[in-house]
Amino acid sequence: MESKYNPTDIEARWYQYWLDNKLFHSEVPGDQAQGTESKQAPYTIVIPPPNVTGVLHMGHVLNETIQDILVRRARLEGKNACWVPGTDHASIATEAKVIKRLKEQGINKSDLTREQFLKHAWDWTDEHGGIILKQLRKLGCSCDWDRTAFTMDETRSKAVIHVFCDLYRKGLIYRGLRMVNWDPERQTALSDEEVIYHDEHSKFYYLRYKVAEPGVTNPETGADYAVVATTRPETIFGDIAVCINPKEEKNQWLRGKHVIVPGVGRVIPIIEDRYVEIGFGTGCLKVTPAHDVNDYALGQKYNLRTIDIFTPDAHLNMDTVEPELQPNVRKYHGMDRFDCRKQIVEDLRAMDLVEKVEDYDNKVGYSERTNVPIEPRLSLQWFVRMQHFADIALPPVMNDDIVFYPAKYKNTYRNWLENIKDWCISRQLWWGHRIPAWYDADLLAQTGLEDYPEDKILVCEEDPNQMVNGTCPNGKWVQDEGALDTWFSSWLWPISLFDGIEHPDNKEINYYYPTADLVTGPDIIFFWVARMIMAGYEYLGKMPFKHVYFTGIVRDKLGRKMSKSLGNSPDPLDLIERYGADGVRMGILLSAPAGNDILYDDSLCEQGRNFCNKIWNCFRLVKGWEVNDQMVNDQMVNAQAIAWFEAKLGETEAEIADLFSKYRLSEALMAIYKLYTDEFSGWYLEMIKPAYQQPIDRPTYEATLAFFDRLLRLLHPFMPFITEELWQNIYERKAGESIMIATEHDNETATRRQRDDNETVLQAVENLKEIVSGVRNIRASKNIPPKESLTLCFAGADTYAYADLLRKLANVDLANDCTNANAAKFIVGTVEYAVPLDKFINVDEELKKLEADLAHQQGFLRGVMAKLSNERFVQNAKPEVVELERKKRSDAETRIAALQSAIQALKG
RNA sequence: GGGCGUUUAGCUCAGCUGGUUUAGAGCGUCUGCCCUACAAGCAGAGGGUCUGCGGUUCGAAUCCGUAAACGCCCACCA
Repeated sequence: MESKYNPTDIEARWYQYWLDNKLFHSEVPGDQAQGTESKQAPYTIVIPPPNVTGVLHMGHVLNETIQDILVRRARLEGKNACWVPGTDHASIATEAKVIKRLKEQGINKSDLTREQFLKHAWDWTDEHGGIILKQLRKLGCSCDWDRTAFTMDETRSKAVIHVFCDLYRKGLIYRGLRMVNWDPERQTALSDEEVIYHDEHSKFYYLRYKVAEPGVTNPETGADYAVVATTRPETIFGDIAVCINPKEEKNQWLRGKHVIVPGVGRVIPIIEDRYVEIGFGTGCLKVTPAHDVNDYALGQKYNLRTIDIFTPDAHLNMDTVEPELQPNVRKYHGMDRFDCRKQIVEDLRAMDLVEKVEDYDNKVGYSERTNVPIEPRLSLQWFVRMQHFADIALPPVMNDDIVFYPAKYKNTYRNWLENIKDWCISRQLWWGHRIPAWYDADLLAQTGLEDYPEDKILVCEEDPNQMVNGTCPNGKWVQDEGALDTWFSSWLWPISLFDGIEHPDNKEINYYYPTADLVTGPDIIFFWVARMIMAGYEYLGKMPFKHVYFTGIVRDKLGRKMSKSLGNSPDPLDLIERYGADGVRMGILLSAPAGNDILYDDSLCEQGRNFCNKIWNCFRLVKGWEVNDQMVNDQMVNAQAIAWFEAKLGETEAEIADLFSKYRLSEALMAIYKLYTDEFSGWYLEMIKPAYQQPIDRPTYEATLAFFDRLLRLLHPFMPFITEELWQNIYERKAGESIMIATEHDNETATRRQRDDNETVLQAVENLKEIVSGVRNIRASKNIPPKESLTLCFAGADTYAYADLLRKLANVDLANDCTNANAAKFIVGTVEYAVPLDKFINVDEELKKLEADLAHQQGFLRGVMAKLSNERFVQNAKPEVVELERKKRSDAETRIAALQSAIQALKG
């Protein structure tokens, strides 16, 4: 065996072995297992489906590693673990990629029919789709690949269409003309959740709106105009009124008047509404109902017309402006909205219609996907009524039927549900599930889409033109052009993966649902988590999962989000190549407590790799020993070591179980890490290690292999590859055996029974370790090599239970009394230990050390005495606390006395 | 503008309902070691008035109040 662990071949080999032996595969227990007690408990996780054309990034590594740990742990606990993988069609993101590729080939989307475009999209999906799933295998993910699903495959698509029709019939889906968030780049509506607001330094433009009535002037300034402040001067072409607050003193002179939109010439009325905030800006608000949500509301209230001045890609469309005003505005036709903003301000300035321009900080909404400023736009869209869903989804989280880790996200969740708005689910895209709504072709031709009567819309699962005895009164039906929001399929994921929408009582859904844990980022708590809970209760009357583990965001070590543009995101496959999958898994997990952002640094993977190497070498050491069946010497030492490590291992196993139950995975891994490096490797193996080229006795060897077996199983969920490799080599294994399913917990009950004994053993060995450290400390400070034997004197040395271990570990002889005054001394517990060192001792140094220790002890004693001499403490504190303080006092007094006599002796 | 969270060693974090020998871990730092399992290692050491202030209590990193800094989420002041 090499002295360094080399992961590459080993990982590939075992992953293939696991696949060959179908160890990731899960099935509903067969009918032969009818008896309830033989029915294996399920443990289910559904993967948050990555974008079908995506590639693995560090966020995935974190997320999928956590899921794999949970799944592998459950499998080792004997559960029927099922981790369902799949991908998401990600309509807007994928469509953008396809369009970009077509463009590179010189093809415009607008030149293609829907069918042609979809052909290209499917080609792309088949070509690049699932790359990310292949990458997950490199990480060691134990997904049941036989179940791989896609949000647009047949089962999932049917579920989506079914749910749309069902909700429409229940009155929970409606079509309406609303102000929506419009993405001018992709030319589609977005939901509120897909808009991200950024702070911006922009300008506040104060524009002059001349009063139409001649002779009317501002009584204070004499000006014949009203001043309107706006951040968006390019929208003045759509101005339809100016609104003032009826209570605002300074604008009273404008009541009932009209003003002229600057540079446009439209005469518009002054209207009055309390919505306008007194004291903000000039108190005059321009009302542009087609391009602002609030203005739209005002427009509705006062029955104002809307003038939509933008094309779908947010260029100026002057055709909508009145014919008589065309000469004034024609030059802006076809301009980009931001170019127009500059131009109109310049032009108005030239006409002396700009009062002033101020700096102004505001928030601008951007499209999450295309990163262009969204445009509020009036359009006909489909919506889900959300109040009903909020009502069914709030209670289970608030009363912890579904538990969030960390719990703080309960607040976020509640806040959103209590202020829920309807969900815009239609998108003007082709890649996605097409909305199953049909319009009568003849009627549509007469009315147009906007005025098409609501009650003549046909919503049904199948194409009405194909139906044999369809409900179509006559002629042809035309399908709605829109597709559905991707999340409208994602919210069904835990159900549709088991075909639970169309067949809600099937064997699989009944067995696997509700799933156990959901692992995801808090950024999609509204997009996905909340909506899955809604769908779960609506369609199965049950929660979709019992626990939600929110991961943090992976950042670089400077705390910056990882992004392509910063180039600070390492390629996970490259990391796996350099550190091994196990090393990367450990690296990403180490400082990732639930909900905390993780500051990623390569050095963490390095620590993971080093740990692998450590384990590898422990194994090398043990397997390198020659075993002697006749040997019985060293029994005392080894028996004590085994008893101690047995206790230590049992203690840590319990600790790990507790940490898992709290989803504190990084702490669990750290506990295992310390168990291996400190306790097992640093102490246990040193205790039992035979002298150079000496054999080891059979019982000790077997006990050590058994420990190794348990240690590997404990670590396996975190580091699957190296643990499988070593586990396979501890003993002869049969074909098809694997650590993945090594569920036996041999010594656990025995360990539990002896808990009290264990406590004694653990404490005794901790004491032993401190004595050994004391001696090593003296060696280090005096430059005495470990090979040189020393004498250690302390009271009761001749009856000390761990004398042999102490001799072996510290390389010392023991004596009861120290006759040599020149000795280095230290205290463990209340016992004084002395190492005679006449040729090395430096009296001044020793004195200094002892006096520092004495001062510390005396300070400590003062603190204890302060408490004990306080009557109120003795009266009020719990008796055991007082008792403890008394013990502290007597211990401290003993130590002080010992130190003082040691100092005396040195000075002596 | 609301709401939530964080602030403990150089870095990243534990420390749950106040009392466990006057605060712990990993990494990093410093010192000494290539001692045949491992230098991707071993042994040892140093390092914190627990963000400030005030309060409750016999006792506060821990509970309450307050200030500051940072972070996140939500919200239609043009």
